Amino acid sequence: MNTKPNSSYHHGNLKEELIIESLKMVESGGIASITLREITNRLGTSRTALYRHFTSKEELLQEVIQAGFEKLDTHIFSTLDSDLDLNLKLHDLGRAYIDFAMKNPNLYRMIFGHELKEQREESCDINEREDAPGFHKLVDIITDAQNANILKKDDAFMQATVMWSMLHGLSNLLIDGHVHIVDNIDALFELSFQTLISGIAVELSE
Amino acid sequence: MNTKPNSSYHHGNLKEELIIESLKMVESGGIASITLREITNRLGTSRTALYRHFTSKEELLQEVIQAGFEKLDTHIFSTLDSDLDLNLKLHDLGRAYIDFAMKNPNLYRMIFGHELKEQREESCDINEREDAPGFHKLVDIITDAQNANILKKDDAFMQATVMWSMLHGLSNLLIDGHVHIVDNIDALFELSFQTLISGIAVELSE
DNA sequence: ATTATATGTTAACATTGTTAACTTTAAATA
DNA sequence: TATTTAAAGTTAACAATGTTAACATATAAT
Repeated sequence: MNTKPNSSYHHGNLKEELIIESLKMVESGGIASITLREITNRLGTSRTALYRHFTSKEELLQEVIQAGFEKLDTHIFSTLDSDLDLNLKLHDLGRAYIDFAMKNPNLYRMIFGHELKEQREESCDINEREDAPGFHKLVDIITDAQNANILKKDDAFMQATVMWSMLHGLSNLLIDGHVHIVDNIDALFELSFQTLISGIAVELSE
Repeated sequence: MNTKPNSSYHHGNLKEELIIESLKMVESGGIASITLREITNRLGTSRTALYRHFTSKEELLQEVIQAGFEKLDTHIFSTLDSDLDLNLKLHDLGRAYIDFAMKNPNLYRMIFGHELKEQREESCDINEREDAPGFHKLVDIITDAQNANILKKDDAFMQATVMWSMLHGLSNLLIDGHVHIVDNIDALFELSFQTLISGIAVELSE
């Protein structure tokens, strides 16, 4: 895995390491802490070596964002027990989403941030968007839940958006320090999730 | 309202105009478009005149953010019909919130952004936070709704947070282009709001 | 009328991303 | 194997940005 060859001039796989190092720097110091000087110093190359692999700092950060989305996707779905009740599945998925945001606040801000988003608006087709795969998995689960008569047979895309909206809002409020009940995150998530479910679940005949 | 005096050397009320001009610039070009060069050029002063009124660009932007919060607060609550049914009141309030975000996306991003937030974390008391007054009005309305037996008698602070969370998440998804159903914003908001209400309202005995 | 203070200007600096011209290693080809 | 070519890295310089220090001017105070 260690990639630094013995020879000095050529680095080996500088491109990958630039992305990896950027990911580390985002997490520890936020996106603003990524400067070309600092990152190339850490990797022991000159500042401009970067331009042999990326046309600009912009382009590097775009790839970092893509890696960040993949990390989020992995975190949410890889630990998801596929044998679970669909209701619990949605619950754990939501909880994993919040966990990711709270464990990687700077990365979460970066991948959903707007600063670097203007330049990649060309691929407006939702199927080509980097945040789309995870969303589509959510739509699938919701569709399954509809078919299992757990959720109302409504527009699954809309229901997924409402759920994502709740998760995204809660994540942002938490990591940006707008909610000061850090002791009680569990309770806040449970209330949010139960509120969501009450709205989109089939009415219980109790 | 025009404040430029005839005399040349002293500007008159440069401080206020710096804030006003900054607000304009945020809206038209985002926070990154605010440069000291551009803003002082527009006001016809030298670049460093700013430092007689603010210790740094940072401090100017903090005051812009404060003005932004006041603008948001005004937009949401000033048009609110106080005679309305509490349920409708919450509905209109939520809708006004989304409207503000969509009409002033760059300003919305700025006031809730994290970049400038680290420096003002000293006032962690929620009562002194600039985004707190609006939130407390929301808590009050929710408390009223609880007393009117419209909402469940639960923790009003938590309920308000869940509602804010939904509004904030939806706002961000919309203005950052993550949701591509711009035709259908009305339907998306209604579904979100009904979902929220289903979760925190008292069960109807229908 | 003189002094003091607030406000504004000019010149210079450090930090950032970026480009141009040059160098060195690895790969390709004869 | 020897030579050429392309990939990858370096150095030096630049433009844009926020900031500071030293100086200038207008208003307020005495």
